[in-house]
Amino acid sequence: MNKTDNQISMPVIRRLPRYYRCLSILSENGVETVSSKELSQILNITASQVRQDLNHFGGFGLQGCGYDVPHLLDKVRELLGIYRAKRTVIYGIGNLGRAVVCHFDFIKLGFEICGLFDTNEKLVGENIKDLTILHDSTLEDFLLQNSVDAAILCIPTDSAEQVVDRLYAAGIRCFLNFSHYDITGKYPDCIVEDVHLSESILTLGFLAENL
Amino acid sequence: MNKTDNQISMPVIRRLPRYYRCLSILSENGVETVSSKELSQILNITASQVRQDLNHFGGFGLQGCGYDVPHLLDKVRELLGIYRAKRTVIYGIGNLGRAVVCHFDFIKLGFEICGLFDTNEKLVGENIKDLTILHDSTLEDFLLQNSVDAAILCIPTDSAEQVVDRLYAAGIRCFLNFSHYDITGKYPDCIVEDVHLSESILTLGFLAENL
DNA sequence: TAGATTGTTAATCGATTAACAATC
DNA sequence: TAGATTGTTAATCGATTAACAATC
Repeated sequence: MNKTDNQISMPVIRRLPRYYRCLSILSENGVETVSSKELSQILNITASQVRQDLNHFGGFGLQGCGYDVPHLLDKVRELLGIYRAKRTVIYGIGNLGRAVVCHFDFIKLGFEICGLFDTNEKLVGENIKDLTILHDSTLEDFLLQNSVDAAILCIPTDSAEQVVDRLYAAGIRCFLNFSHYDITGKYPDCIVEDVHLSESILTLGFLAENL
Repeated sequence: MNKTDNQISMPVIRRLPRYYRCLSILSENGVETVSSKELSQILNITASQVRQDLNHFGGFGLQGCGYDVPHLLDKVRELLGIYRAKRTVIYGIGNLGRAVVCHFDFIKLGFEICGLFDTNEKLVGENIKDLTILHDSTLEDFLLQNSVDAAILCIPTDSAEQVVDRLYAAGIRCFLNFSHYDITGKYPDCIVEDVHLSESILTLGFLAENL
């Protein structure tokens, strides 16, 4: 469907969110047009790279003038799938899950949280952001009765495997994974984004000690 | 001091936490020795890369036998600075800050949380994990009376600049930054690890739409 | 000694940067 | 037309992989 489909590399994909943020701000400030040079200065990359990146998605610059901000923003939103909210459950409403639910404006990120699940009976029934925490045991029912596209796992690594098994069995193939469980290892057909916060902390430790 | 000091590249550094995790588990299971091939299979990288990586830190493999797990683990811990707990304040005890405080065993990661700060009067005095939330206005005093090595910022991008200014003025040069404020842009001598969770979510969105 | 596996050099691969012709 | 800036090809750079001699 897109030029993008196959050949676009991960480094480019991982810069897309940054373009999105930057263009959103420019757009909010009423900026109509931006050059690759200006973008490159804001993002701390080279102008060459900006042009290379944007060309992956079909050239919508105008020689001599730069890029049309609203148009480019719309294209980037389209690429990121922001216009198609993916219905998403969050599994595990401990401190981390709670922070995730509360901290993001998911709609602006292309997701819509539609269910919260936990095994802890004490949490069940509590409301967070107009959603009620449901019990683990009702997960399969819920997934059967609602069309759900993705899951966010805010659980320890140990319990991840069995939860993933159940979500996979119910048809979920898209995961944001805060645990260290290797989802793709067992289910190669899943799309997984791992968030390993402890690795960021350890990396900072290394840099602090060795730099 | 180390072979590492200058020349070691970021891709290698970012794999170190994964070696650490992997070796910790092997060590807990009483494994004495591991080959580059075995490590490579666990970590889903090539054996060549494992050997290249480990050699950056001074060869402690034994030809024909592999690597001594406890010894290698000790070396990796040393590199990551896990034996020298960095005294750290967390600024911003909203949902995210709270999750960060509670979710990690910081000592195992080479950090020690010694202060929690927030501007919200209602939170001040509350205890989390044997620490009391202190008011923003006491930040400078605290930093003067305690030796603090690092700060974790769990605040919105808008308020980050002024907080960083104050922390920098008090001598802090090491940051884990959950906001989108560009610390290094203003203070190039700081060591910063950015965690942009929204970028992970957006990336997942892209992959879900385009793969 | 023979087998295994490291340390290290060389080859490959891919991403970034530079350059410049095309064109608004 | 002249100036600016893109689109795109070619050059560079760096990271990963392969290969193999060294050696336990």
